[in-house]
Amino acid sequence: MTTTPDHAAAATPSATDLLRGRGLRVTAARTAALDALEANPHADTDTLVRVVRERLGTVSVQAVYDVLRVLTEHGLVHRIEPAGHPARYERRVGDNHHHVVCRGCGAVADVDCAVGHAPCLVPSATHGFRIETAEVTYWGLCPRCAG
Amino acid sequence: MTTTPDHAAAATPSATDLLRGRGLRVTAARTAALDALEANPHADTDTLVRVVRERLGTVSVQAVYDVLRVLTEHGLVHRIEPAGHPARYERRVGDNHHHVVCRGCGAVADVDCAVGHAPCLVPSATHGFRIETAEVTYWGLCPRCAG
DNA sequence: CACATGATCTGGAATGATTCCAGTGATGGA
DNA sequence: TCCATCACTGGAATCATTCCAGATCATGTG
Repeated sequence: MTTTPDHAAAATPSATDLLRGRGLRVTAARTAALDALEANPHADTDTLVRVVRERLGTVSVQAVYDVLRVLTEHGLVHRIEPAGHPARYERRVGDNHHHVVCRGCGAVADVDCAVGHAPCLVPSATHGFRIETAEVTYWGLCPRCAG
Repeated sequence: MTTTPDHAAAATPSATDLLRGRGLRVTAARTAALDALEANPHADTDTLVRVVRERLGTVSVQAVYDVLRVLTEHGLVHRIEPAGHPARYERRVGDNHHHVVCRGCGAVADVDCAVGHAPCLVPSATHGFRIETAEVTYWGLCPRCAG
């Protein structure tokens, strides 16, 4: 039987399918940004502009900002903003994972929650706040910066 | 016996004593900023400039930025930077506590680590990073914004 | 208590990330 | 295929923050 590659591999849907699945228009900038992010996890806007331009030739900075905003709003990418660093984006969404940021070079790596089912997400006193999410950022030194 | 108030109440040292204790020069801007922060926990720079000016009359914005940088570097205040908000400062330092930020109005409140001795600070895989600190930010709605 | 020294404050300009805006161009349903 | 709408372009503006050079002040010494 001749199943299309798209149907055969449902594990990693194409950028086009992801966009269609959310009812978003499929544009060159969007698919290129999603692919660039697949290849460069935790990339910042500047990096993504460069990578997208390598593929598409010419893309405005604002287009990339707009694409990332739309993708973030629709849950296709996740935005993190380490203190003192420009925003970074990743395609790993939906699961509760955290990040470690290098104080030296700003490198970011994923960190899964240590203990079973996210006990750190249950604070003691909430001061009447209705808590929705918890975000953990580890700070340290990456292997290279640690020497 | 005639002990001075300073010696009697070691619980909350004056701004002057805090500065002297770190070998820092005692200036009007610094004591005013420390006092302003005592009265306004989690205040941002803008707010602190206003409060300091109410007491001192005229202070440059840059002086406040400089004061806050020096105080932060010497561990007298703690700086937090919630994503999408300007930096905020607090005098509660040295203990491992976290923050909840309101998605509506940006209000910040302190949150003590829920479970015993900070298990959330022990990540599972560190990717070779040498982890120094962990920072937890809860996001939700404050009582007012939750309606 | 006056002085010298070096840190601190002032005012102004610059930076970097991000957003806003008006106009042109592309996408996808009719 | 045609059109309404949404997306992209280019330029300017915003916001928080930092940089710079010069004037001022805090502090240890004589």
